[in-house]
Amino acid sequence: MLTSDEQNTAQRARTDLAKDQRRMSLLMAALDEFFEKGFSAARMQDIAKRVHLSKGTLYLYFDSKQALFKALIEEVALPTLTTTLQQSIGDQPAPAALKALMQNVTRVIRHSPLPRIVKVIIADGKAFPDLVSFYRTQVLDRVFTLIDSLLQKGVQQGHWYCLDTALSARLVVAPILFSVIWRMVFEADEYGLPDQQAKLDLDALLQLHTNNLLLILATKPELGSQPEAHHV
Amino acid sequence: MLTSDEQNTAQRARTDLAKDQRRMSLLMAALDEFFEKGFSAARMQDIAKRVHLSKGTLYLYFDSKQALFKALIEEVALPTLTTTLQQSIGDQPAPAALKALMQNVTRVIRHSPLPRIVKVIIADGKAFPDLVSFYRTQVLDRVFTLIDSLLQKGVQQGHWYCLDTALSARLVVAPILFSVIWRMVFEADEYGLPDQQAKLDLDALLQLHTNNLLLILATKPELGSQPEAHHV
DNA sequence: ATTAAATAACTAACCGGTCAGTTATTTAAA
DNA sequence: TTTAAATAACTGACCGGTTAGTTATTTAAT
Repeated sequence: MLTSDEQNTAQRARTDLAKDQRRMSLLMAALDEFFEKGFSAARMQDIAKRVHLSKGTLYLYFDSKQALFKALIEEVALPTLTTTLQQSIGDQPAPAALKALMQNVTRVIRHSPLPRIVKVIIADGKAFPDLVSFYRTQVLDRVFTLIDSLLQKGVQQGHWYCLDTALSARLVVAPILFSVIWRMVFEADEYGLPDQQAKLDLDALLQLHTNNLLLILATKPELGSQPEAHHV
Repeated sequence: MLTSDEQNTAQRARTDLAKDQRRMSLLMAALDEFFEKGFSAARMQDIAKRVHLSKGTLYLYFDSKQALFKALIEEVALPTLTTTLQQSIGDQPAPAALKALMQNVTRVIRHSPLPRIVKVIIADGKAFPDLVSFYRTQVLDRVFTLIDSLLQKGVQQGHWYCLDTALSARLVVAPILFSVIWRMVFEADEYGLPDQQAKLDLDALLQLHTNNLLLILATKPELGSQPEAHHV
């Protein structure tokens, strides 16, 4: 009467590999639920159901709901970023490296779990101040440092002018965050495309951003050129 | 034995004015709680407690928790934005208008409830798709339209070059959203300033952003100047 | 004294976490 | 090769705490 699909106990994960895979699948299920409902409203039972397991089994792999949140940052966000950063350090000239970086970014935005994790951290980070600190130092600061170095390299190579590379790195990142937020808030409404109006052309936006950056960086700043006084 | 502060039933709001004020104070309390804990984890009792009222009284002013969320957008976010936009349409020349707009923005970021509402919408909007739509059309689209118009005006006045004003409007907004998110996530940890490292210099960032924009817009684009092919 | 604003006790539903029991899988002995 | 004992992955009913929403009662204000 029961086919293997319908039976009410799942196939077991016996080997260490199978357990690691199961743990990871539960983590991705948790990410989906946290992303859709928020940490507090997400139900442990629903997370387990997503991978056809019971709530009890979920507790064999994670001690608590909080442990899921922590593992998401330490075991998904951090490794994903590390991989991405490694792919983004070549020894090309700085302008080419910037373009390549932006190409990488669009891929990460479209195909990695990082944007959803970013949304979850923004949404529910207040309940986990230690993890937010960890995320800032181990994820964000490494991104800023990479871009800062790239800008400095461009200046040293004589391609660019940049008076404040640390601040400029923030401006490099800003449209990336904008795109991420926009997609996560307005475009990720489970599989009916949202409003037609709400669509954001990711490629065009980041292309324009990149061109703008290259233009700004290539321009020698005229010191004291602002007509108004400013307080720096 | 009881001073008027300590008595266990609050002063009554009898006039329409007093009721409106009480309603608004409850809304701001709800915003504080939603911002700190998220919609789901925020407790109705805590919202009421913030303004020294009981949960029952809160239900005299709002039908449900969801009604609080809705009212936040319709009765706080929308009016705040409308006021801000009205202050931002002068008939100065476009470059001056852009600078003035950015000045307004820093004030709104620092002193209005909008940044906290933005965070709440990002965090919990998925539970209120209709309100998110409303917010996008009635708040965001009006911001984009204003900037778009400003850019077009600058082009018409001969100050600027801009091939895609709609897309560029997004890039004008991006660092503003970046600042808002950064402050809401990393700097708003109730009254112990957070990590010293986490501090973002809002004025410097938006100043640099504004200067970059003015430079880009003042530069005549060389058509077909990109060495690589691109798909626009 | 009358009115209605405010209260607090109450209800019912929900959910994180637990654990006694079930069963798929392995493995040692026949 | 067969078998059944041992193992541990998995299950889901249950418990206790929590909280949105309701209502009977109290009380401030006129």
